Amino acid sequence: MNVFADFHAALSTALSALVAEGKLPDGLDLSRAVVEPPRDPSHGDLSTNAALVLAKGAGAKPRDVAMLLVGKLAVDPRVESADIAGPGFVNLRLRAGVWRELVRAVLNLGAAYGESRAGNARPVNVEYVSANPTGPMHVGHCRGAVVGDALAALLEKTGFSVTREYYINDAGAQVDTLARSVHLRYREALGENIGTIPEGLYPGAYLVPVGKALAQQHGGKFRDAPEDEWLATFREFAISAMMDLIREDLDALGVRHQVFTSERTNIVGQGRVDEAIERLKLRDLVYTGVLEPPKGMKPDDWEPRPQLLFRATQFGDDVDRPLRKSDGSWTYFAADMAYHLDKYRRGFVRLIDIWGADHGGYIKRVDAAVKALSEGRATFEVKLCQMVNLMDRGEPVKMSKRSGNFVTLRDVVDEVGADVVRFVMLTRKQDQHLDFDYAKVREQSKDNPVFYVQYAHARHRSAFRQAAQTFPGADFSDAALAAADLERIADADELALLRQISGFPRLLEAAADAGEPHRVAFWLYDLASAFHQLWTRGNHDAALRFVVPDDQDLTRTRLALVRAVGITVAAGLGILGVRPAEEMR
RNA sequence: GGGCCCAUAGCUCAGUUGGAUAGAGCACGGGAUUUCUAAUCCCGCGGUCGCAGGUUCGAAUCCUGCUGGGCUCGCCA
Repeated sequence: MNVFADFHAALSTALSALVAEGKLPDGLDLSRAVVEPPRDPSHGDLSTNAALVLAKGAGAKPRDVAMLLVGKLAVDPRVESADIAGPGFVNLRLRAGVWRELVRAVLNLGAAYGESRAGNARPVNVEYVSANPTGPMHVGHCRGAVVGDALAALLEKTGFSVTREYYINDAGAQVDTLARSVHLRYREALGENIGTIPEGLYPGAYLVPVGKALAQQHGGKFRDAPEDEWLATFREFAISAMMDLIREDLDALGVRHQVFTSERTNIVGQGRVDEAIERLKLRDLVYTGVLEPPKGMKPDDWEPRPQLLFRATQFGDDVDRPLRKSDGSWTYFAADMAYHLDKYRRGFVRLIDIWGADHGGYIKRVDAAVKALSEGRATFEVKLCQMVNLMDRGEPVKMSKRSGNFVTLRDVVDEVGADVVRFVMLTRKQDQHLDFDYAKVREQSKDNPVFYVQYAHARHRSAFRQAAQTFPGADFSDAALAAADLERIADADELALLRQISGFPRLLEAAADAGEPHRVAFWLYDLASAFHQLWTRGNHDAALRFVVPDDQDLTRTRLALVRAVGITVAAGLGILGVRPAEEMR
């Protein structure tokens, strides 16, 4: 149920009727018309700019077109009044019955409230996290993980067929470094004193158990062996151990990917890069050439050299991009290109990647690659996440990457809990810097949006606990509430709350469309605020309380409303991956 | 220097894809409690939407140019 969508359809019907009556010309386009709640509630429940949009094509004044539309809409049984305002807005006020029926709809839908088919089951691939398999996840990975996961849930809720995917960057030099670091830990496990870890190797203690496991498995046979005898074995083992670590970390945050694609085994090893490049060669999009130095900034060691290049400039990029390193192996980009082709071949026509802001300069070339390889049939979007500043009581938390002494994702999750981490990560638009303050996010007050929203949910439960005490044995199940007498929802604030709830499906579609899950968090804050307001009115005026001791029917009616709020809050939190609180004492 | 992102109240930020008088929270001032958990709520104060042009019925939102900040710039992933 989405009143805004319903009335967009009603506009369409009205327009057709007016065309049939010869009052408006055929072929007018309503796609730019929106039905939305007016900023100022005194203007009505719904507002549309349809007349303003249609006026030009109709060759009429906006207010005249508005008059025609009002004539049609005013006879709709749901409409109490329709009038024209300003330059030609049509404002509608709906009968209270529309809002009351919403309660029943929400109760019947339960957790499914807000779902829509806007996505039309189109297959979408959301790739996020994709942290390098060289160690546990650090706090910087949190945001991308949460944003990607929430976005995936949002797209699912709005009717897309979503796959959550992780790309394992296990083909480059860094996994060789990982293998060498592990070899050192292996020698250590065999009793050798390895001293300090040399510069250039990974120093973190998380590799100690990996070395031990290898020592147990292989004994001393690789202790003094040349590197080429053990490198591949150690690398495979280490990568797998690191991915186990990462999966555990993600699990602690409640993030689960359905597909893990390995650059080494699934892309490079399967010859996918060669295939992708062949595909481009057929269309003359690959050549050997010499790049110009970057404009206005020539690196010191610049020397012209011929390289295998992709004609990215034909697809909107600034320069053509190298595909092969001088040692003959593929560049990261070449493999990434093949990987995105692989996604397209698996049936995805909408590819979304969540990246850190430091990769912004990489967007154009991947976009060019997707355009070229899918021949324009797939869309590629990147959601860039800005940095998170870890703070405590307003002071930055010090981190030293060099010693391997960074704050891990696990540290943060263990400290404040996954629910808090997830919600806070979504309290800013993703392309804005975000401060994550340990002290602040644990604060239990309205200053902390996590608790404010959680408290609203807990309070709705509290009203039910109260009702159960007041009316022992009474049936306040969702089914019983759906049968309540909704006519008794009469207070203006109660109806206003319902209007707000009616905006949920519309909000989700807009957020999914924009790829901005943070909007859900902000919307929930506003809903919580409206609910707290109504609750407080009950504190001041006993007649407005949800539980009315001498009127069980009225209590049932009001609990139906309260339940609709609770269902909506829980549904919204569900998209963010946050568990709603039952009580907060 | 090239490219990308950002700039909204004293502070931290939203702004429904171009709509009507730009909104929250914090801070500051005042008020509500024998409570369905006051972990809450109400009132007030606070704005040249970085600057200058342009597009149109209408711009914080789109375009151009400035100013200031961040990220990035041929085989690191």
